[in-house]
Amino acid sequence: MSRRSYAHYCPVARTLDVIGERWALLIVRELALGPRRYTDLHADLPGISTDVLAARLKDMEANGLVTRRRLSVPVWVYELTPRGHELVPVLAGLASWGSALLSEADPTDALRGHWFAIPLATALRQAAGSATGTVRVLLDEHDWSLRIGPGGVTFTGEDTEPDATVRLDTATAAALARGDTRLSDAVAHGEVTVKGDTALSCALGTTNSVR
Amino acid sequence: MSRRSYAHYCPVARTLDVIGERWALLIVRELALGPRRYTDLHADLPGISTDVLAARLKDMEANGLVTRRRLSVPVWVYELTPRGHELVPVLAGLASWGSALLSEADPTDALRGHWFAIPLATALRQAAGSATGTVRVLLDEHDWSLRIGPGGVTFTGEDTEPDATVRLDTATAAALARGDTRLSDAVAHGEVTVKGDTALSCALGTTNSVR
DNA sequence: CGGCATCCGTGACGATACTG
DNA sequence: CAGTATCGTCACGGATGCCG
Repeated sequence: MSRRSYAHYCPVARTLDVIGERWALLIVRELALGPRRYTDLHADLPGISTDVLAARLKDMEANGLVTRRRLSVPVWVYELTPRGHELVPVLAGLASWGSALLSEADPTDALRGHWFAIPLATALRQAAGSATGTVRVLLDEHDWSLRIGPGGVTFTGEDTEPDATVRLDTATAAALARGDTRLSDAVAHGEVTVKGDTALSCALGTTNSVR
Repeated sequence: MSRRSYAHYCPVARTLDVIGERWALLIVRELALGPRRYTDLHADLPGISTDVLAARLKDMEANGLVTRRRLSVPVWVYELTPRGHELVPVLAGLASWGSALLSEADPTDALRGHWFAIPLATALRQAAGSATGTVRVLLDEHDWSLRIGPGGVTFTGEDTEPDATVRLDTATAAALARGDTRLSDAVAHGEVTVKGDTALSCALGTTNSVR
């Protein structure tokens, strides 16, 4: 908890005591796709200072959101705990609300493809309908994997052969996040390419309107 | 937007640019139930300083989250715009995540009954099943009204006779928010009283397990 | 070189006093 | 009642240094 707590007996205020400080939720965003090293976090959180990143990670570890794990002898990674992972739906809600703000693109803005992983997961979840399975996303030079289940979406490692592979660029991802484009329309226009021969890839790759 | 923007082309970061500053989301919490005066806001946001409250309201007005309206000649009220109201589901997500943190009750914590309106609405929505209608909530000395629709819950004024009236205390509300108690069990134990003779009041007042 | 800790300038915040 | 003014404090951002 922040040293400066709201001291309100209120579930919203309690949450903000834990993840309301600057950068905290963006660190969750970075870790949502899987474990990351300190340097990777620093590289993908442009603008954060080194001490604030270190302090946040310590706070979040103390609050049970993050664990520090040793990958090899010199390599430590940070990853979300299950409790921390439960914040991903919250991020999805924030992303959904904020997608409308993406129209104003500032040339000074930083940009990483995986920042669209969460809103893209929401769009893929809708487009999949009742189909389930794993999806590999290729967005510009970034890539990640996710599993579409009946209840929701989880990000996975890239261990297995995906049921569907989706390739797109950042502009298309932003349009999908904003809801300006439906996935089916983007596929029809060739802005999104779906590969695979499973029920899931068919569901994502057809022009059927899902909602 | 805060003068200190993240400058990330990312829907989450864009949202935090707008509502990530201290107190902003708690102001939304206060306005979720309806229009409020400056003094009321200040009274129900213990710990906020007058200048920060004024500054946030100005920012939120500039960002289209809040409007200032003249009720009578000397009385101004602040209320959420439709865009601001779209943040209520986000608050519900934050409240759901943070309900587990309410077990640690600090005696120095401030407390207002209506701080449980959002998690309580979530619980009522689940308990209602397919029933719809208006509910009047009486929590200690606080009270408010909400409409349970098929898609979600909205807070309303107290204009009409409610389909159901629900009376409970803060401790019960906290238990319901945490998920420690189901509404049906709380009704069975007499911790929640449901009045009315509609389908909705029956759905809320029976001991049927809904999930 | 990755992973921080230290120092310092700036801005956001909190408390109180004051004003139309 | 509804804020504005003032000021001390703290969090943040940037740069640099230390240490394995």
